[in-house]
Amino acid sequence: MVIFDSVTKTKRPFEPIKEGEASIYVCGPTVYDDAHLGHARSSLAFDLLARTLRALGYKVTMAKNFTDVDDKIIKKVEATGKSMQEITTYYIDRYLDEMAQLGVQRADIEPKATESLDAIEQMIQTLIDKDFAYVVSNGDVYFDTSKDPHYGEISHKVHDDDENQSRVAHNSEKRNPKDFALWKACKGEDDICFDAPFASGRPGWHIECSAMIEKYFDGNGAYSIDIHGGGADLLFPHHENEAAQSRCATGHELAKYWMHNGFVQIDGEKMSKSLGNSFFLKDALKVYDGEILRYYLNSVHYRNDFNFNEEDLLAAKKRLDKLYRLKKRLLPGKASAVNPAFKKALLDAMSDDLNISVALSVIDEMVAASNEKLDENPKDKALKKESLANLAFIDTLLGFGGKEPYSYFQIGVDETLKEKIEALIAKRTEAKKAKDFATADAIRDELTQIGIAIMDTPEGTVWERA
RNA sequence: GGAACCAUCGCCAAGUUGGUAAGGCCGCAGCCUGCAAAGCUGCUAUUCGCCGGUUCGAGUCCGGCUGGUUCCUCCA
Repeated sequence: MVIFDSVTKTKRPFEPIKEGEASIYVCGPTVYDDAHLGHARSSLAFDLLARTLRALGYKVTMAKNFTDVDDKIIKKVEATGKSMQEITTYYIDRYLDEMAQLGVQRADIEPKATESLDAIEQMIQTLIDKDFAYVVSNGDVYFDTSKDPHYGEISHKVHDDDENQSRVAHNSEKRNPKDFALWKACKGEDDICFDAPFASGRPGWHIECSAMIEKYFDGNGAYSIDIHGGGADLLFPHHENEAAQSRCATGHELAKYWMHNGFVQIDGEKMSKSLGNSFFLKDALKVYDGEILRYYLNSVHYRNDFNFNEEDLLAAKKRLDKLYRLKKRLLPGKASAVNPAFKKALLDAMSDDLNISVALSVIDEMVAASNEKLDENPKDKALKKESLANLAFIDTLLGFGGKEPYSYFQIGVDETLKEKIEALIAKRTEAKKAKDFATADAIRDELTQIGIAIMDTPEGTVWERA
């Protein structure tokens, strides 16, 4: 396995800190709103990472956090009158449900900031004791970036360019412009606060990840975890700050590899609330099946920016359709063993920093080859069994193609419509038998009108939702 | 203002150590079909934003330019 490490900006062989194991921590969402396509992409990218490492034989422990205390959540509390917990559990449930629809496997550990306050306070206290952090008059605790000689090495941001930072309003008691809050002191009666030795208040955003990693992972003395992941926008300042805190608190580096996924754009424009083109996952899921979205969003390498548009999504769907059409030809039947060359080609592709494009081309070629052989010999049992096994392997490694093909092609068709379709097909078959092709074609047109495509096969007429 | 990344067929998109352009969508021709659809076969970039340089040889390395994106502020 080779991984592109964002810090060294090179592909590096994956050599885990513990033999045969892989520890991954991915920055999850702040749960104050519905997940958008960007969350989906990040989730999908690291799902692919975990699946690939598992397929390679590593014992993977994946953690993905929920930031469930934060300024934005508090604003939502003020705006809605609901409790913070009501809001966060609602969005966490929705997030998990939507990601499940995309076929994202659950993380092994899903820590929440509010459930990790002990670890957070402990790390802040350590940083204060070691003089890497300081408390200002109102009780806020800041990390002193000037005390960490390695600060800036993660994101390669130049130190002390404070001339350009002057636009950013900051607490005048900060010692350095880039110092950041570890703990935000309670602002008043209505504020959401937790007790802590330094001051009643709540954790800053960056500290929670560092603290939770220390809480859940042992590390090997040189690193706490193998891989730290997240969106490209998190590299600075979030991950820089995480790395600094952890380094200063524990005396060793946080992660051996850093991975960052690219952005999702909508029709070439940055997706953002201010532009009004924010694309919520829930809206996409109303129109497209989760599996198709998964295939589409994963069809571009995770580090590239992703330009979401309907035309490309349809092209992706057609590609997936072909896989399921092969599966239709294969069933009913049992799977035997995966073709070794196919398995190797797929794993080799994914082992190269998750080269999904090559992996998908390997699949397309396998599908075409299987179809060709089936055209030559439709009764080739051994081939059918092997192809079925190949599809099962694809499902395990990449998370698509696992459905029963008829259910895939008939998504969104209810029972009454189904009966109507079956009846029309029966009528058409009669007409065809009687050589009444005019009637047969009229029935086919009628089906086309309601969005149903039919195909005559040696085993009879089958239909799909177009 | 500072920094980084990207630029390959009509569209999407691979292309680690430089060695002579994967795959998909679309399109065209053929096989199959009553006709279609599906499936299969063949064809579709002498060329990789532009200009220089290094080299026997560059999409791949170096410099410059142009275009796009991102980060520097909460953000996947």
